[in-house]
Amino acid sequence: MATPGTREELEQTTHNILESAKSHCESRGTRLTEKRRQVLAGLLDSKRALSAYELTDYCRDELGYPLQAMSVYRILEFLEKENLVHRLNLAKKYVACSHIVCSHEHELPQFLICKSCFKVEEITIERKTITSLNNSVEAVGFNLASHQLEFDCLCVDCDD
Amino acid sequence: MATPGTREELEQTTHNILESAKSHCESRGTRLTEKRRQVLAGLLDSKRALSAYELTDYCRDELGYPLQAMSVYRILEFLEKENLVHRLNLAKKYVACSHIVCSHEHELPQFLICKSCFKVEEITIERKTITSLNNSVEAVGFNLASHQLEFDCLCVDCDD
DNA sequence: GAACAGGTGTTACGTTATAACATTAGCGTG
DNA sequence: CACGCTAATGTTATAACGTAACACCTGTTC
Repeated sequence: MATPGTREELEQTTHNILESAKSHCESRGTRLTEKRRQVLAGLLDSKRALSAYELTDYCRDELGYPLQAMSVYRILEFLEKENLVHRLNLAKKYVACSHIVCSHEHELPQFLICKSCFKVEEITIERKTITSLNNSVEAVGFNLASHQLEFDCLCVDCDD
Repeated sequence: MATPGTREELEQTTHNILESAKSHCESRGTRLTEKRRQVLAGLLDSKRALSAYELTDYCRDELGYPLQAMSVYRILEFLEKENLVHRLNLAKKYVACSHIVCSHEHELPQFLICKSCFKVEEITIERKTITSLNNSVEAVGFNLASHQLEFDCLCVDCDD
């Protein structure tokens, strides 16, 4: 995947994603209001997983868009329902879905979360691995509540 | 595995585990003090995953052993270092290790946590599944920080 | 414009966890 | 035994994350 280099390309990319998000909501009969758009923009912009409070600060300090934490929580809840944002339970942080611009149905996401710098990689695990895992789980009378698995990791930059 | 039936058998079992825990600490040059013993007993007794505050209440109400939450946190931290207790990040709860009485080296534990009743099953996943997972993770430049994986589940009783 | 639903503002509170510093208990050494 | 060291615990405050409850506003529909 080509990584955007210049500031202009980056903004263009964020802008495109936000447009995709808007269409996505319209097609579902929901509204990507200006506040929701700004929260999503904050997450995209920061390129990290942020806690709700960090995101509140980010919107205020970097986007000049003040919001209260309560609102941010509500908006994140909305964005998560729309599959535009994922909530990472392990890290207690939120991250923009990395497939907003794709139109196809997504595989269920798995997340690698660097517990040091909170960089997040969204991966897809081999189906047979998931199946094997499922078998182990069902063997003891449990069922996976979510196939969105999260793994505490260290990324190459932080793994000294 | 035989499940103890009567109250006497259960207490005997808990007692045995506590004795094992005591020897375990002695062999490592650490001390299973009375307070630490009571906290571990509380976790064993409750047979569920408990939050630090729930455990505080449990010790006070069920064991008649009042402790402050701060102490419980410190004691849990100690017990976790001793591998007598596992901290479940997803559930934000703590559970007694189910292998305290075993003398052998343990496989790394994986946890199935019922997100409804917080019953916990400690399982071992096939090595090749873990290996396959590791490969997916390393392919994108991450390393698993812990092989203690946790999975949000529903147990048979709660999965209606 | 009345009624309704969705969205937002505001305040308060609940839960989980840690920081910081004081005090006490256990243990080895002279 | 007295001293001194470290581990363990007591105590208070506060940080961080998250939700409840209710008021108000805004856009849409009839």
